[in-house]
Amino acid sequence: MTIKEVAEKFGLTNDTLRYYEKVGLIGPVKKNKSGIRDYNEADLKRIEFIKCMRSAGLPIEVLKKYVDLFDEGADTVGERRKLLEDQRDILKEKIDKMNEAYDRLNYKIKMYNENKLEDLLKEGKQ
Amino acid sequence: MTIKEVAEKFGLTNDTLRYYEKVGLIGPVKKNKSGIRDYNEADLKRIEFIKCMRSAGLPIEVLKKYVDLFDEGADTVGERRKLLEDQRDILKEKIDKMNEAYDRLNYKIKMYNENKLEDLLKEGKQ
DNA sequence: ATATGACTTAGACTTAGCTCTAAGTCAAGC
DNA sequence: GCTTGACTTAGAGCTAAGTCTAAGTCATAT
Repeated sequence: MTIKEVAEKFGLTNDTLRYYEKVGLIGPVKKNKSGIRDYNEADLKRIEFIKCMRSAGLPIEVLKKYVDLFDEGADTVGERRKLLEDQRDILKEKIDKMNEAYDRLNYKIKMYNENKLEDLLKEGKQ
Repeated sequence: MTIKEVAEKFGLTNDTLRYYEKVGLIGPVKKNKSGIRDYNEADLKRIEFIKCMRSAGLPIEVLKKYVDLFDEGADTVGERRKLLEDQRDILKEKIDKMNEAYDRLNYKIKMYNENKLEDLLKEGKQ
């Protein structure tokens, strides 16, 4: 699979894919005799995982650490689990904060819809 | 209330508070005769709101637009509601993505805890 | 055989959101 | 009256994560 196809498949850009490879998040991807990347199944799975985690805001540095530990083998299982647990906890906190803001936005929108404009003046409400 | 007290109250830095003021997100905050900021109740409510929205990832530019519309008065009510709805929808999408990543992290952690290490090799699983 | 268009590289540039620095003012304590 | 420490300013610097540029290679269509 070419870089263009992969980029389209996952909604990334060619640049981003090469960037991820450069920083060691994926690959190194096999290249044909004229130096053109040909992504295989394992590459695609890794990219899909990375994309999911990146879109949730996990830092590249952390993801790199994880894939590095993975490559180091079974000895790093404990450290990997710890890393995942830490990231999960951080993510949970972020989700909570976002839900709070979400509720608050909805409250405000409700006030607009009900024309309760006085309530909006108290910016701190709810 | 001094900048230091406000910063501590909300878990921000003095720099961030001055930065928010500089870009027009808050204030301008009243200053005493020797030029030192003294935050009032309205300032605090605004800061609390901004902090909540910022911690959910709403861009400063968007928040500035909102507070500017607010200051322009009742004519902008429709535009304000639209802005809030747009941001709510964007936020909803982000929350969904984060929940997806959250579930996936938990699945992986579960595999680690149950020592089902083969499953981890399929990075794309679930 | 030459032009086109997709790929390659290294490295410079961009953006958002702070964060830090330098130089200065001022009130309070010694 | 001098020092200390908290504040002030303008503006430079930083970090993360891309994004873009320039120069080059290569396979294919004309």
